[in-house]
Amino acid sequence: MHAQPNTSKPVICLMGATATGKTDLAVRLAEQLPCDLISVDSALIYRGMDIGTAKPDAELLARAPHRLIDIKDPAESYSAAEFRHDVLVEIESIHQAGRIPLLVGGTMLYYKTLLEGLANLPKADPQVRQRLLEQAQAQGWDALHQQLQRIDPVSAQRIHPNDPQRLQRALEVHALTGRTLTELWQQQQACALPFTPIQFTVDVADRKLLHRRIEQRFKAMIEAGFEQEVQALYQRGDLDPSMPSIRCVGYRQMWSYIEGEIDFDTMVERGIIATRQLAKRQLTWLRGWDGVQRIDGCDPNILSNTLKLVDESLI
RNA sequence: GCCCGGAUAGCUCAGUCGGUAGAGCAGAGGAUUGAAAAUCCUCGUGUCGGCGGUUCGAUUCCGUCUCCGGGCA
Repeated sequence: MHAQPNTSKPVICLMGATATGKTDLAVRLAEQLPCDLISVDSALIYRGMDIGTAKPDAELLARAPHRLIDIKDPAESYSAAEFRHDVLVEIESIHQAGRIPLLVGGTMLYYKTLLEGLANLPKADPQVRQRLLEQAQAQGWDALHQQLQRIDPVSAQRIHPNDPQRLQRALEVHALTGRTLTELWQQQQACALPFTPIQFTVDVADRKLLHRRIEQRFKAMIEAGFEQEVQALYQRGDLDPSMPSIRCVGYRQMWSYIEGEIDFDTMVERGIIATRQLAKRQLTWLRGWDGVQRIDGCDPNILSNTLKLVDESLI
């Protein structure tokens, strides 16, 4: 009764595609408002992955500390479910301190799980995944899709036979629980949000301009020593391209260059392409996003514009 | 200057034994429930380099010109 969270407490969410200037805006907002920052980014969680993830540098972090940055080693994996747990803890603690959480980042699935919740599903099980992977290598993913078709036709209908990740997950859930994904999703409770989200997206309306920014930023990363950063990860010897960390945009391509699979120019080109494609997927999420207010990322008055919108939303 | 290759989608190229053409990549749109910076789905009309000739019909064959490689001078 007494520890009931106040549902009216605000949480500001600053979303947007990569290279739109979210981080810069967030830091400036944090200097003007009683806000503490939480990163919503599946790559910034990794220690030692700074340049290629465009992680705010020491100077920016000193001005505005971010939570949920540098919480994992690159050999580890993380998940949307873990994020949901962690972010709720951080939000609560910031609210307890009488301040406003300011979430900033571009991992849209993380925002979605925070705002809409998750079904009660088992976490990833490396052994089951390994077993399914071996089965796929022996019989082909088609065989696994047919298996899913027998167990859970509704999911099989939804999951394309060429989508190994989701196929594997659906079968994993069944192997671990004896229940189908379809059943478990149906049991999902609509949970009341323990806060009031105030959502913004930073837009760069001109796609050409966004592409130019992405290219410039990737080249700046190279200048800043990105190759050495990945080289250091490579030298560890315990990382490989099947891991989420090394699959990150830019890291995957640099890894491939270090391995000698592609030349330098190809690495740069493909790194830029991968970043553009990431931005496009983020924009697809954002296009149909409910309840989001748009901020023009190219407006010189972006800070005061945003402060005004925040002000109006807090009333 | 001569000889040989090329010239086809934004890029790299395939192809049409003469009936106006298709892959990969890029790009665009979409999906997204414990890997999500991941994983996957859908979308390909372009003077087939220019001009002439042969032909019912030429991107395809022939001639010529231009440009780009490579070789010989």
